[in-house]
Amino acid sequence: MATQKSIADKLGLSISLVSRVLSGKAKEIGVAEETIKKVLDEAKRTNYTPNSAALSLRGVKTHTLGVITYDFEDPYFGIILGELHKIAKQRKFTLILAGSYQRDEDTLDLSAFAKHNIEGLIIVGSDRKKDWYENFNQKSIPSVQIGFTTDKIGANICLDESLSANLIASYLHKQKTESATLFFNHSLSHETFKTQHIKALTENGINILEDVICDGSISSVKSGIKQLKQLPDVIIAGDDIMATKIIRSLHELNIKVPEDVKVFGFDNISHARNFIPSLTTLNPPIKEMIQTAFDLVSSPSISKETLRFTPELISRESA
Amino acid sequence: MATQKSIADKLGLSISLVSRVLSGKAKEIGVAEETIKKVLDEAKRTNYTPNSAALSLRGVKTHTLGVITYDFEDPYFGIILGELHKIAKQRKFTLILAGSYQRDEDTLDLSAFAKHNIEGLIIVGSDRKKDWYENFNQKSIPSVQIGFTTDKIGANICLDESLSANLIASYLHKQKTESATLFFNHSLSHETFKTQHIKALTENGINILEDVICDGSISSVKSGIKQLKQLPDVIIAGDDIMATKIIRSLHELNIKVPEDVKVFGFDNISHARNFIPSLTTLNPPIKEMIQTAFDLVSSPSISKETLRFTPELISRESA
DNA sequence: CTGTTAGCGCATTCAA
DNA sequence: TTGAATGCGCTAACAG
Repeated sequence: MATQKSIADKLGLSISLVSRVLSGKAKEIGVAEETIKKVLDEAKRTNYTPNSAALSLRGVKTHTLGVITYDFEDPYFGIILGELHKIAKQRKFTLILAGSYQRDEDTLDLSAFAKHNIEGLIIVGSDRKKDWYENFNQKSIPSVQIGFTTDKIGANICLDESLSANLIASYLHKQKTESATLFFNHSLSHETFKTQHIKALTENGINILEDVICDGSISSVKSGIKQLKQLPDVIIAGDDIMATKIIRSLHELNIKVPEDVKVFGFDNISHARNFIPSLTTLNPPIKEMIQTAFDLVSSPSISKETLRFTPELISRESA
Repeated sequence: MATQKSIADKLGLSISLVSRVLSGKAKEIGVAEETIKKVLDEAKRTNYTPNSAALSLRGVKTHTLGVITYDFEDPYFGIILGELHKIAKQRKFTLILAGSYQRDEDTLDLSAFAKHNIEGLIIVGSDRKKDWYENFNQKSIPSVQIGFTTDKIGANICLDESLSANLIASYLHKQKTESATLFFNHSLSHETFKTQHIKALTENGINILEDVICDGSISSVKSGIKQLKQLPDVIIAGDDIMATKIIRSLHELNIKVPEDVKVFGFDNISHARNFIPSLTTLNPPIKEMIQTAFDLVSSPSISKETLRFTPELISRESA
């Protein structure tokens, strides 16, 4: 591997001179044009890459961001990661899968942070209180969470929950919908939205028949459907995947969507358009959200603000 | 931050002694029990974490693996990453998103490799010839690819394509299927399987009516369906997502699945069970594959073998 | 059983 | 305009 020393030796110069040239401080300090050129040429010829271990040991910025997530199976995770990676590449950042805090464990492995000198943290997904907050907070690393949280440790990017609920409620209102049933799970994002849905639906004169809580499994959804006392005009699901399972359960019980019941989703997963019936849902401006998240976390002076984004209603067959 | 020096100073010991204890070589060398305890206690108290920049500068193993992918939108990507991360955590490895080689660019950003001293590379997804091979190969880093490739640079984990095709063909044969139409795209994995499908179907006396090539878009699938000269007994799709789009297109044309045509998928995406009709497909043993991949890439003596796994046929409604 | 020293690759201060 | 020396945190060879 080419090092500054190998270049210096070859050219009969001192290491410090080579260092100045290579770190771009040559002009500023006043190095001879010719010397600069020699060093640069030799560096190129030998394929010199600065050793980041040495840099980071010296306290130079590592341009490394940590990504942690709650749920690798989130249908959006791949897309979010792809977007993050695209921006990271442009800006010469490296992304590290710094850890995850799974449902069952409540811990986060922070060793990767220390190990690679992470400069910022991007949290993908919604969550509640973070037990690892304390450890983490010791090293004041800027962070952004993409999703809802009850325990903000840095900046926060999320959807405007009130606006989202209003979008849906007024859409349903225009369709002369009179009654609704809610299907949500216990996740924070579901609960956040549910509160807003109840408010918005009520304001739009839509009667909430029932409020079903179920985990995401198809069996739990199906039994939720079976136990319905009355079929509403519309079922509002916490997300598209749940909507999908609801429609599937209804199908198995021979209830037609949207003829007998309408179903409203949330997320606009890639699949939503091809489902039968295609899903009416809310489409979050993912790219803008990610872009903003990256800007926030990589900016030198990060604020702890919460930025809310507005989704777009996609009207399709299911509602 | 706690360093060995800070511990040594506090305890009035030498740095090297602290180093020996902390790197677990104390016993071996013969350090006083009491000293060991003192150091360990102080390390714990001050939350000591070894600085990896320093370690890697000294040439100590970094326990860092790079992950690159072809396609972040692959529905399996999140799951694969989750599995990889779980194993990595157990074994104290760190995962870096080392780069991606997108369809449009044909390049790989290798700076992350150099930057973090990556010890192994995991390639997620199928691909063809790698143009970055040459750069990469200079530093002989062990690598594993999970997926098909024409240009093996290390170990290779994939499905047994011949066996998979036979599984499907004999299943269809038992159902008295007589004719089939193929829907595949230009990706390597599709093409690999298609060849095997043609062979296996023919051997099972199933007549291949047409062989449609289309990119994944719903419009291209739909126009492919419209242009069909004749409706076969079964349509075999390159993957579940394509199967989904095929069924959707058939639905829009008022053709019933499986009554009028059967549709066979591939992958068993999480969605397959809830689709209407639920997808009959092949389920790859993802966890075992990932586990094996990790074992291979993190083992000191990696072989360049290709390991083939057998999927399981999941019979549901669509075929 | 423990301490001293050197050096990994680099940026920087001080000196020339 | 250039070079020598220092130190970031750590391990290992060598010396007590």
